[in-house]
Amino acid sequence: MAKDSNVVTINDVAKAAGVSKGTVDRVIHNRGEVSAKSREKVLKVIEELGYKPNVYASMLASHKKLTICCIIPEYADGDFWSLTAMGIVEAGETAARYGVAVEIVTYDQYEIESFQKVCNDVLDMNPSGVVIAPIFRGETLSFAGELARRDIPYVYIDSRIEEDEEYMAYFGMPMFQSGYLCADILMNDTPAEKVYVVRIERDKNKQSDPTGARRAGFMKYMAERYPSVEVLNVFIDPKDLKSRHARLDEAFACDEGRKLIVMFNSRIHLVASYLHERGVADCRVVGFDFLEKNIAALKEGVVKSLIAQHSDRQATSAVLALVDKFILGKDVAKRDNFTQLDILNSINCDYYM
Amino acid sequence: MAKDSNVVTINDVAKAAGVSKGTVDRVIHNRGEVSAKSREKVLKVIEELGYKPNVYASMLASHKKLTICCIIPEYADGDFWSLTAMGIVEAGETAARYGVAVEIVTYDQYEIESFQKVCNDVLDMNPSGVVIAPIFRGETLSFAGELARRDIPYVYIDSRIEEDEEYMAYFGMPMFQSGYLCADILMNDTPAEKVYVVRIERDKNKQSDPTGARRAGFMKYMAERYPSVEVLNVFIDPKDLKSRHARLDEAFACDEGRKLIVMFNSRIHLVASYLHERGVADCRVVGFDFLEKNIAALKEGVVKSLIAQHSDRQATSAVLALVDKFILGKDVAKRDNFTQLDILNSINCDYYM
DNA sequence: TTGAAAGCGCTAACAT
DNA sequence: ATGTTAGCGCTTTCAA
Repeated sequence: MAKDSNVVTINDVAKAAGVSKGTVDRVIHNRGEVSAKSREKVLKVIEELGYKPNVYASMLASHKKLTICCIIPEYADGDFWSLTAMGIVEAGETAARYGVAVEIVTYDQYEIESFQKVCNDVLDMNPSGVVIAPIFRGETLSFAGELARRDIPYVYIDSRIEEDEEYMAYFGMPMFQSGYLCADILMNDTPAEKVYVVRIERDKNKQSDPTGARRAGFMKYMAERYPSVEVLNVFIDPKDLKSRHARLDEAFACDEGRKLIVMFNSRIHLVASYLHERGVADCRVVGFDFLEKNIAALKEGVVKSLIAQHSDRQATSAVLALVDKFILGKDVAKRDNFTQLDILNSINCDYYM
Repeated sequence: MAKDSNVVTINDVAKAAGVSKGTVDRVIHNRGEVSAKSREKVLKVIEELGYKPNVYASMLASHKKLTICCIIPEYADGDFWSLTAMGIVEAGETAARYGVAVEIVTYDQYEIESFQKVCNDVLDMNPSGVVIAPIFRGETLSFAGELARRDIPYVYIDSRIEEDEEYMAYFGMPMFQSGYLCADILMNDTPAEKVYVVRIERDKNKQSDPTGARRAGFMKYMAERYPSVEVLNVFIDPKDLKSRHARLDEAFACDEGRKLIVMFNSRIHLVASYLHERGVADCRVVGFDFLEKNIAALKEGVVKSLIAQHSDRQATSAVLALVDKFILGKDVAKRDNFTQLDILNSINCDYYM
């Protein structure tokens, strides 16, 4: 078969520049050991001929072993981070085609030491790139600093550390806006006296407050449009059913009317199961995230709406951004990437995944 | 460099099966000329060793020239089909990495002859695969038949022809369900006397009725939950502003109350501009699709909600499904793929793209 | 029906 | 500092 006439190869470049393939390869990859003269000549010829390296040949010849480490909180089937993990696995399949290995390492989001350990482990692996879902601000910051020092590109998913300037990209949800939207859906153009914000006890100490921005967005909306509506916080313990129900009983004790309830993390199903058990019918409940239990509550009618994000896609995009950079030398189009805010109800939730 | 220990190559397979590389290659690609005996043995070994062809080597050695043709209706900037086109271009960039060329050809969705011509043109190009957004049932069917005859795989986007059994895959919206959802959003748990369904005049003759299923979903919801609410059809001409406004004036003439209005195609902005011009404030308007003009109306507050679909992603997925098939011999996971139903309002629409 | 062998374009080790 | 060369894993003639 006649080879494609108009495809410029490294050989063509070498010939035109009057040097050998080896030299051309050296200048392409900045491998030094090249005289300024040759270098310039080669560069000029590449430009003139419009030479584009053949990715296939390159990958075939160089047995590069690229690895991307993804650091995310531990997860169980069906919870929030498992979706992220799915997205990583998905991207891993694509990455594998390019000879890039993708690994997931998890840490305990309630134990700062666990995170530190994982960071060290990852550094020992000397990965080509890192994807990180941060929980601990300070620790993440110093880990990121070390990555930058070693020239290992890293991408944030889910949230990012504001002070960091070195990250390659970020894929996440617009948190503030999601809270704002949440309020809009909860209120539904209908008058009310008060709304209940159910929160996790740990939020009270400031160790970490992953949904702070979301709450702020919610409060902004309320202040703007329903300044007279009272916002009541109810703190519950996600791990203790008894105390949880007691707290909720207490909160709703002297409230006879229609109850508006939200929760800013992914645990609205806890409230749903309470309402279900107590047989409370007259309420409007809005929560976040596409978890099995949440969807069940949605279909059952206990939860009216869920605001969701494709955190799987965030993860996929993050990994693939890294792959693109390594394999094709392509930089991300946008550094900060906000995923859409999906509104789910009992009618459209079946088509979400 | 020690070669990667655990990577199975075609040589390993050949050796283990006691045949040559050539034979292995022949069975992999069903190129015939192989005795049943060899064939089976090779297949068994491939299975046992878990052999996966190396895409890079394959692409490098075979100077395949693959082309995918995408047939969609003509489009202008900002209208419905331009989104689809964007998705195709996007996928084209990825496809290019695999040496697959992607082309868009357009037809006039109001001229059946135009479609026929395009089909013939595409057949002349002898593409490796085809993506098609069908409008004309009969013509599409016979075109699809011809593709099948020539063993050219094709993928439907947006909608598909029910009678066709040969298509490789389909990526589109669950139309019926989208109408059902639309009704839910329009009614918003609030009583009403009647709703207005604004339709395009051409729908009246049965040439084509792209949103028929959607309308059916809408009517189902109404029948189920609001049987006493009257559904009024208003037919307008999208190309004639004067008659359009006249029709709407007429329809709303003796209606003093809050008006509920929907439109099942992407043209709700026509209604919005009417309402804007007439200064009609007390209404609830729901429409479909992420067009610039619709978004403008959404932000302005004239339209309350839009139900959208990522038709760009549908197109991207369709093209990539074909690429996967060609390059990796990978079949689509699901033949029929329904994209999610996105609910857009003034708060979350900024984060949609 | 099969095997042998010549590349595809590039990388990297080895010479010079 | 630069040229030479042996592959990478697969496809595709060409012989046998």
